Amino acid sequence: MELVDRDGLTEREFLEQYRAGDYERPSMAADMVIFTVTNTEADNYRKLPEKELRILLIRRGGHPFLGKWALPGGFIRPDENADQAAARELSEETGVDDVYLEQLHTFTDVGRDPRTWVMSCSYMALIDSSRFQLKAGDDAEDAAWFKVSYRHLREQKELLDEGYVKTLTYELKLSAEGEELTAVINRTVTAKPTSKSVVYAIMSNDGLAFDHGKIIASAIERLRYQTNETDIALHLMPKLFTLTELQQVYEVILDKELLKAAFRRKVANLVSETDHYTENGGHRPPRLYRRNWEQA
Amino acid sequence: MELVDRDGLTEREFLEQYRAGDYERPSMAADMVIFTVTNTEADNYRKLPEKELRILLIRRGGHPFLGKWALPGGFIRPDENADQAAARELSEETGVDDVYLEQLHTFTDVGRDPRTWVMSCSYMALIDSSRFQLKAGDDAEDAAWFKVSYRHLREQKELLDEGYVKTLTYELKLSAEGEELTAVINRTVTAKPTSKSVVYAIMSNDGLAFDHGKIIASAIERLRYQTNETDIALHLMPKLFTLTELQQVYEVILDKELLKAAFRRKVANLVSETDHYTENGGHRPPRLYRRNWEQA
DNA sequence: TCAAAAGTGTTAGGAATACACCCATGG
DNA sequence: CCATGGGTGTATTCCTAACACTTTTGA
Repeated sequence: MELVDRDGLTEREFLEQYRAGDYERPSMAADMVIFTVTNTEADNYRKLPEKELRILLIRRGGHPFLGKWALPGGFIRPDENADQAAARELSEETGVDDVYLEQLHTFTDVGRDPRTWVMSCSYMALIDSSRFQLKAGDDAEDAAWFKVSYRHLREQKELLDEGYVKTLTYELKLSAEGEELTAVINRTVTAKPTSKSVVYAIMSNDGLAFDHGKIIASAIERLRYQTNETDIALHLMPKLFTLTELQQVYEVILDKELLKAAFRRKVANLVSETDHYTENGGHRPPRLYRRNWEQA
Repeated sequence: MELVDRDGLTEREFLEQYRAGDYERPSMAADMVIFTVTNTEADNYRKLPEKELRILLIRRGGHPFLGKWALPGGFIRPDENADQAAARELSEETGVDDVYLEQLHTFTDVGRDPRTWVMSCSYMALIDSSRFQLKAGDDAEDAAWFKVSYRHLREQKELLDEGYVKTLTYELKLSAEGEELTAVINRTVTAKPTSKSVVYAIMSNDGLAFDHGKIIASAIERLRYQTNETDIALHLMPKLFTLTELQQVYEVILDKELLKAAFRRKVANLVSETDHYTENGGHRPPRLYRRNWEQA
């Protein structure tokens, strides 16, 4: 027995006659914060290179925000979902497929794009830097990998009658050759007896397009959180790596020094030792490790 | 000095002449999993009522999925963001404002709505059941609060050459007066050397519309996670409550019995004692607590 | 008096923290 | 030999799981 609606139509008949209304619809973009970790060269015998956390930005060649830097991304097409759109954009920008991708948050504020109604479904991606060439801008467009610094500046908490308002202020600094972008971002938590909300606000912004400062901030917070709680940071490592390299990656993500012994115990279950070593010269050669798939 | 683009336009001039292209755009809905906790009546002297976790569903009155049950929600309007749309829908459905709302995930699979291209930005909401009338369907539409059961059925893990595939199978049961909906949902984690992805799939589904089984499953997982890690469950409590009631709420969310002493220590910082007590009859009267705003 | 629930103390084990120490290398 | 980094052991602190126990009430 087939159900019919109040017009006497079956579902099949309904779908055949269905025409989408012409009310206004938003454009949906998938924008990505692509993280990688690179080495600084600083090899004067007995000094190891340091690590830097970097993200890919693209200089806008047209209005709006002409000349400002924006996250890579693009509109989702009708024949793909958001994950596929993100993977496609990532492949187009960097030439790399099969990458760790995680959906973060969907940004929908009115007026976030001055042209028209555009929402952004944001993603973070993690790539081992050995998988691509650092010069991403092989076509005309101007792309660069910016070193990331995201630091807590101050905290302000106000107790209300019932509830509180807590504002954390962060400074986001992005730097590449000759370019230095700075933004100050507030993360405000408002708690009341029945509700609780978290709002990001851009207090100042020098050089970033749209609301991408918010997206980058939330991506960094997510990356830090996941690094502490999961094995996600291993996606930034090549097949074989030393534990000191892994620790440096953790440190540059978390912007915090870690104790060696404790770190090694923490990641012990995430990696397996191999029989290979590197020669670094001047020190005891470190053992190489790989990911361990048995656990978790 | 004003920047001009390759057509010689300033940003202001560009925006004035800008016309949105007529490529296809998706509709964007905000759909909500609204949780509350209710008491069963079972007061035969010396027995306290038990708690049940419930969500609001609405029976579809038209195609597609005529007669099936769907999450409350609606399309986002051009003059509001997704949070505001969710709050507006929530107020329309339940009459309650100022509620805990959290954005979850944006579902974008092709074909998830058979009519047209529709994405869903999903939210979870937590309401103390004393704040609304249980009969939400005061207008024509058919709404009901369904008791939630979400149980782990089995786990399957396959080790690959490099990586693994882990599938967790869950049974989602929703029950209201005379209605019993069941869905089986797989959560598959695929880990490879360079990537990792989590995919939800509906294996069977009896009575739920669209992909709402996935949305409900991810909301329950988020609620459980947040209950363990934060004070979020307090949004389900009235102003004054006993610690046993709070523990019952935790237990019904987590589907797990907790030890009293450990629970009390865990929530000690989240609540403050008051000088009020309830009389339950037959037992020692429990002290009433309220939220503590000093902490966290 | 007693069943049912409120509420507290005590112990054991595991994880993170902090520090101290030894090992290996090549210039 | 020694600076530099690789690598390990141990004591301390903290959190939580587990269990045992006491208190209070109204029929």
